[in-house]
Amino acid sequence: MELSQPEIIVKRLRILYDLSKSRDEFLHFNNPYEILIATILSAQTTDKTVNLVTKELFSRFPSVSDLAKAGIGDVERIIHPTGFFHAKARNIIAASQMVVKDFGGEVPDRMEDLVRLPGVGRKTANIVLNHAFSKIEGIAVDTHVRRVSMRLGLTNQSEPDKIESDLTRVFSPDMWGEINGLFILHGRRICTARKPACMACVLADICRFVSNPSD
DNA sequence: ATCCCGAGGG
DNA sequence: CCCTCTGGAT
Repeated sequence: MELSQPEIIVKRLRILYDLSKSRDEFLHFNNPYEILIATILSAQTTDKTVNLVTKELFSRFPSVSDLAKAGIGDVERIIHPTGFFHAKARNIIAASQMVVKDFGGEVPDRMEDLVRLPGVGRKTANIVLNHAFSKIEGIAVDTHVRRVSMRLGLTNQSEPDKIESDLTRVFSPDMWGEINGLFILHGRRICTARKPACMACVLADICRFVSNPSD
């Protein structure tokens, strides 16, 4: 039977990248509280740094109610290596307080509630939904997903929200959960912003960027 | 120098 | 659309 272009893309990237190994750095955070906080901290830093600081953070503040009562200075010192520590410390404490007050101490499992938490945007909310609740409600669009999608011609938009709606139209819902991880890995290893390795790319034959490098 | 599995604000 | 927030890795 004939595969559609999006199916071909997913199929080939799946063979190339083992998501069960590389995607779930947050798999060892087993409750929604830890997943939420670790995901907020992961903005603009590496998972190694997040793993380093969360070790101390979660042993000092084991539950969301502990973090809700934490002092800003203690939290800032612990998470300092992740960068943006002032905003992140403020956000994770305020988010914890909001979870305690507005959600009875349970991290919410709906997109519209999650994005109201300070420090939580669509991207973070999507990851929390995925990892903490196994709910797929869309495709998290970051700079990698955006660049790869545009080069492949899966969207002509540049705003993340519009790209997401294009992608959710193009890919069937059972593929949504893996698009983010697959495209991020591909975007970092092959389809890089500068000097993409098109000659080593398994999608080169169906990618319009190869013949029209314009981005 | 440049980039990171962003969010919030103007 | 733009800018700012920040440290660490390469």
